[in-house]
Amino acid sequence: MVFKRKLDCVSVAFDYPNIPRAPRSCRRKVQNKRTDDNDDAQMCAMDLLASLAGKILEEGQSSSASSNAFEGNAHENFGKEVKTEREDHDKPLKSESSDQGNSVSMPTYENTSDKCVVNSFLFPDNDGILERTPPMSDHKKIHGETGDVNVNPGFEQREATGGLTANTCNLEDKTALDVQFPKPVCVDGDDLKSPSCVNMIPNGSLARHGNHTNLVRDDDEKLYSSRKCSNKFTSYKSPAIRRIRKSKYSKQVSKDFGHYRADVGIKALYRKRKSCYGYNTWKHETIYKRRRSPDRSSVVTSDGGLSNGSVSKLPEKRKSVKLSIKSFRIPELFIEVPETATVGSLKRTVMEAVSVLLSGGIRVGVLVHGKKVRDDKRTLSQTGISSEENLSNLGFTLEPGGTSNGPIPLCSKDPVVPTTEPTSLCERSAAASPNADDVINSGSIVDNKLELVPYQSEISVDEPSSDSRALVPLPALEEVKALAIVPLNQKPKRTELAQRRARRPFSVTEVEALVQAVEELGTGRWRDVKLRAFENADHRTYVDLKDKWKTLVHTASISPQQRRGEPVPQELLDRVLKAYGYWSQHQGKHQARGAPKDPDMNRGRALDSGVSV
DNA sequence: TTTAGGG
DNA sequence: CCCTAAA
Repeated sequence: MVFKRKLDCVSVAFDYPNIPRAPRSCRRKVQNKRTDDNDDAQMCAMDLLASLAGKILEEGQSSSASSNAFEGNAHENFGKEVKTEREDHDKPLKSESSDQGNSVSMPTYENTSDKCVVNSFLFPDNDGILERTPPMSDHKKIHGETGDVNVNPGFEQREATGGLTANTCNLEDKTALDVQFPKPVCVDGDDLKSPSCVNMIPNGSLARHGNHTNLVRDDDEKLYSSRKCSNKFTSYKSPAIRRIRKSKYSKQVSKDFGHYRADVGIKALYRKRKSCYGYNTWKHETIYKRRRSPDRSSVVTSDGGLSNGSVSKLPEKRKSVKLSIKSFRIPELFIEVPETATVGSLKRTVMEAVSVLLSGGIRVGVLVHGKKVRDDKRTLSQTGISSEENLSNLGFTLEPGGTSNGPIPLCSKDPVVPTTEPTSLCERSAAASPNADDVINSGSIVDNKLELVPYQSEISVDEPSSDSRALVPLPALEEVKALAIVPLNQKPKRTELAQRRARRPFSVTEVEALVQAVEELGTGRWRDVKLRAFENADHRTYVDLKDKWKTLVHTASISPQQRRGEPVPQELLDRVLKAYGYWSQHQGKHQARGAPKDPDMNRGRALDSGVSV
């Protein structure tokens, strides 16, 4: 049985005793600010880490010039570092010097198991600045909501000239880490646009973003990278997608990812390490680049929730508010994988967890001054979001439970590691579940299992009433929300299958075409039916057609009152039954090549001969 | 890869 | 629609 509690990396990182000490200059800053501004403290540590990461990255780039910089060079460095720590693990706090000479402290703990906490996914530097019409507030009409808002991620977003930040903070038995979404989310209007805009599926082949976004390549040859947000998917196809499409008559790139398809590319770097208990553990470290904007305000927003973002004010332009969301923090994900797990398996595991999380629906939250704005009716200006306000107070969050606030007790068991690597994952989520206390016993968790536990936690500082009651705060942290633990399954599903295809009801026209084709070809040649009548319908596979025929036959067999969905003309249903009967009688015979192109079939004559409808 | 069926 | 055993 494993219990997880929400532990915000931000606050945790500096509130717990076993935290490595940062350089003096940084510590001072932390001390001075930690009380009222953890972000600053974070910032400090982050900067250091970023610096180190940047160094490492640079080195990796120069030496390998590949996207695997972190797997090689960097990884080794981390390995050394870990080793060093091991030798001196009696000292809870320790400052180390990286190979690059930067003196930084890498949060490490001996008392760790194989768990890891994914605090957030970060989007790369935002290229997708979206503009939206300003609220026509009576008094603000003249000025409108002006100014560009650069929404930065939460605490994890630190300025780093090095371009990268390695953020690692272990907590108790887990490792907190940040994961970065390879693609920005475009915001337009009140909602995230998807799938056109919310494209978190850049399973691309690009190896880097900008000039130093190195990505770790997983075992499946997948490279994750950032891509610009466009209103429609381009012709670009990732290997993975091509693979999928290939087996389904695909000819275009119209892969339907659904709204929250989460083939999330993860950019992360981690190292292995062992716990003092002898369990294999690993540490996952995220590296992300950041871009400093001259007039960027300091992070103010910190909801400690699923996600958050800070905002910085940019030069004014027009009467609109432009938001550039750099990242969203997602519910924490607890991961536990064996040390022998591969990077690829880890990625798949995290991705799957995210997919599961997203499949449950997500919603966006807006924070102003750290306070959650729940009234969707209010205008931005009324909410305090305007050019006249400090836009750095604006933040966004991603929360699970788009529609149903219930937990997402999904448990995917997946041989994430195709090989024999015993890896499985389980997702727990208490989210806004009022029954968060119904912690399911998950005593089946095995050591070599991997566990992902998404959380929903939000520090509704000023609004302890609304959602908090549905929470089951834990002793340690008030804002913590208990989670429902779901037993691990033995056989997780493939990541690609985490999200089923969107439902696409057949139109009458399609049914007509299908019936026509079946009348001519029979019911055992779906590939031919596909080719003949749905050649260009990439989303209709022969299996789909076969299934549709199946349902059509059923539909035709039941009373009209029992039918649902768009009504199919009785005429067509009659033909369905006739063809069904006919082909049932003539199976082997015409199944072969020369399908009965009986011109009379449609009139029923040819079918009359041995068809009992 | 397709078919054929159960889920 | 998904998942798969079979062919």
